[in-house]
Amino acid sequence: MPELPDVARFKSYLDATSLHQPIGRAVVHDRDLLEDVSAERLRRTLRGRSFESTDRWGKFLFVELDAGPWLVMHFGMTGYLDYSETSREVPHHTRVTYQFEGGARLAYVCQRRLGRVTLADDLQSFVRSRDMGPDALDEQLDFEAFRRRLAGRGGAVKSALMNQQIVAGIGNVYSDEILFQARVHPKRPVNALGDGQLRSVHRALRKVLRKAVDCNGEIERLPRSYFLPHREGDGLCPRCRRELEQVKVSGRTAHLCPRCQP
DNA sequence: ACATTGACCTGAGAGC
DNA sequence: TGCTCTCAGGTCAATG
Repeated sequence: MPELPDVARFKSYLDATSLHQPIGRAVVHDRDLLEDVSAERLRRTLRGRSFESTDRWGKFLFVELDAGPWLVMHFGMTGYLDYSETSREVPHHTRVTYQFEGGARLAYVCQRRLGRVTLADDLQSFVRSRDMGPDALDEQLDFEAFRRRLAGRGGAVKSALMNQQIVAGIGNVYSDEILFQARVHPKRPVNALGDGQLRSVHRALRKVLRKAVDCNGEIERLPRSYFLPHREGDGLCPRCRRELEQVKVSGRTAHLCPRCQP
């Protein structure tokens, strides 16, 4: 579930709690979540260093270490961060603990173990190596750039929005909101979208994600005119009050209003 | 080259 | 009570 707005919240959380504190040690509770890095190298790299700044690209959180590489975290669908001023008892399903010298600690928790932790020399090379598209809120992603990235695609528009190589940061939840606001059916093939519809999708994408970041990724704080509070609540379209529908799009469940998204 | 499907992973909830 | 089945969803390998 952690999509762009959620990772933006984790970034703010880390910024507010964990910067500029020397790390005494890092504890790897589950090495299966480490990618391209051994537990030994991760521990060695982090020891004595501190988190200096953070950045985000799509669903990835990057943490700059003083005089070292970047720590990279991905949260799968159940990951989050938990900070405590004391070192006692980390939450259940903690996979990595960053133990600070002053006694505080930051826990990387991931119940379903679909998240990943790794190191990267810099953000750009990491993004390039994974062939990731621009962050969905990148200013450079104007309508023309968005259209170019979708050009030649024939699959469902929902799948394209969720494709991190096209645009990074959107998942199953927020793609539902974007397509509702754009009034486009999730199964609609990208190459069947008219110019106006494509423009609507682009506009909705920016508007929805900005708003969601403002709301700290908390769906219950979104306006009642938004789709997601109803998808999780009364199951009725906020625009026309029709019962919401579910359809499968490339193996994923899409939620929509059959009347507003023909 | 692109699109879709299945596997991975764990816990909750449904149905019997 | 307890068993089995299905589902959630991000990503990637395998398949079409």
